[in-house]
Amino acid sequence: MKTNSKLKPNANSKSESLADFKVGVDNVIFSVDITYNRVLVLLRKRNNDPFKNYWSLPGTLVRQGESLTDAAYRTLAEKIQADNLYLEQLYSFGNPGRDPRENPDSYGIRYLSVSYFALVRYEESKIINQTDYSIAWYRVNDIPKLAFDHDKILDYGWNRLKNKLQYSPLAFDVLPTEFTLNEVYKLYCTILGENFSDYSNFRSRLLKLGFLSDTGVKVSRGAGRPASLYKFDSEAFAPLKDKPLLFI
Amino acid sequence: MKTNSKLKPNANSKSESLADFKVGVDNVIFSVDITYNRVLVLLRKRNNDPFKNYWSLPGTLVRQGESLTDAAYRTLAEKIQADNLYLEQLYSFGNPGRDPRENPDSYGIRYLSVSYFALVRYEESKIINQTDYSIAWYRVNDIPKLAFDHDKILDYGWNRLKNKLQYSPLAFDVLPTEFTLNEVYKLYCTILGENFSDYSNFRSRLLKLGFLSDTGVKVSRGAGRPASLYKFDSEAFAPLKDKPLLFI
DNA sequence: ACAAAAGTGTTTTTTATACACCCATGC
DNA sequence: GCATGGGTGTATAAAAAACACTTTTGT
Repeated sequence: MKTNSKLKPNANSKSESLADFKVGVDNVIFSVDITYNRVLVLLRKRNNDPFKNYWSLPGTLVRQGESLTDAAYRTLAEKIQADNLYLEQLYSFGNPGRDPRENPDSYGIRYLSVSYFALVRYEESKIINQTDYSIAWYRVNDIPKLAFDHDKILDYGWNRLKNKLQYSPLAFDVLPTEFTLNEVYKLYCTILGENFSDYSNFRSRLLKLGFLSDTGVKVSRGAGRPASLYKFDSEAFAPLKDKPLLFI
Repeated sequence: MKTNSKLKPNANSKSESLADFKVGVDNVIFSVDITYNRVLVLLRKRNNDPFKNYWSLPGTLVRQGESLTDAAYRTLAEKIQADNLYLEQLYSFGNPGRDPRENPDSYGIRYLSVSYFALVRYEESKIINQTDYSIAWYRVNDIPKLAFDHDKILDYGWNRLKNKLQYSPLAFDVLPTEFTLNEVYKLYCTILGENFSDYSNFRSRLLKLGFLSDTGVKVSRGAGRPASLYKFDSEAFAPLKDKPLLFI
């Protein structure tokens, strides 16, 4: 963001009245379906106005005494059961007019959304309380028009996912504790696209980083030579933290 | 962030009452003093409780109808006059208890802080309305204990600055429209440290990226061979946007 | 035997790093 | 003329990219 115009202090200072807010948390929850090679986002169908019957990001309003992160986890827990997940704050959206309930003839209060970004493993994530088909996984490149400014939020999250995968080990938060290198590769392929890297180069680069340890256990998935199971060695990774490193 | 514990939906859903918020914007405003080789942060001394007489990040509460970004710009404009600046949202801090005014015997309302990160040019930034020395530049590695959780916010911003400099052209938003390559180098040295890169390598890497155009105009700063003035070519940069590229 | 998947190695190209060295100016 | 900062080039090391090839399983 760049401005060339001179900044001038606002003339009226004390006279202006402050805005009252409710703070919501909206989650962009991704999962990766390796078998069908697709990235999915969890959406919820709204059954109330505004935007009744529109799909939206799962979210909630922050309660008294509740931290933002707790609110994000709560929303997550209400929708799916996931053992392994990665969660981080994404961005805050608070422009006036982003929620129709802001109108004076409605609640007359501002709604600020602190968005969170989550990554869960598709195979392990079960949608809970699914009685009315109001919660569903959507393919990330085939999303309907969403409620509020949730398209924008989703877009923001999708970019974060693609970028973060390249320099941060978040993939290993989502993979099971023991995994084959090919599973890692497939995960990367699904998110970044088929031709982001050759398998053998990806493989050697990843191993050279030195935080994946071979358990020695072999596992056979159908035909082909059995693969070694690896696991993420968080102690070996610790010194690499904060250092610039690339996973691609 | 990683959790291995099972997520369980909260039992009580509708009964809990929602939190009411005021939303504040706190700015981490950096400037780079190339001549003295230091990175500075703009701080303001609080003259009200809570944290009276503590130094804090310049901030303000968001007004009715005001966007978050506008609030950030307004705070900025009240403190300094800067022609060139870079501004972006940093992170939101909203944990319960982060502001003493949250107590029931005080205002009894939550205060959420959406922090913004700004970079301005020291030479061009004049502190305005400076009558009581309540606003000052502090060296980033010599900061007093700040009010609220502003230490944490500042830390977050400082990391963002160091990281973002390496892959994003924000330096050119802060430099004057025409600059010498040595000025760019000094800016990078001041922020990232002397030995982040050799000058001639930095130089050739930067030029190879192709978005700096030589104006042909030479300028002489004291002794030594006159340097070429370059300028940032935003058209040449446009296609590089979103692409992974390194400036270091 | 053969396809399929795992895993290794080799060659080529590109990029990073560390310098050495020439250029133009002020004093 | 020589110190000072500007600018170019080069030799070496390291990493990325492309791809050929071996190994071990299921069928």
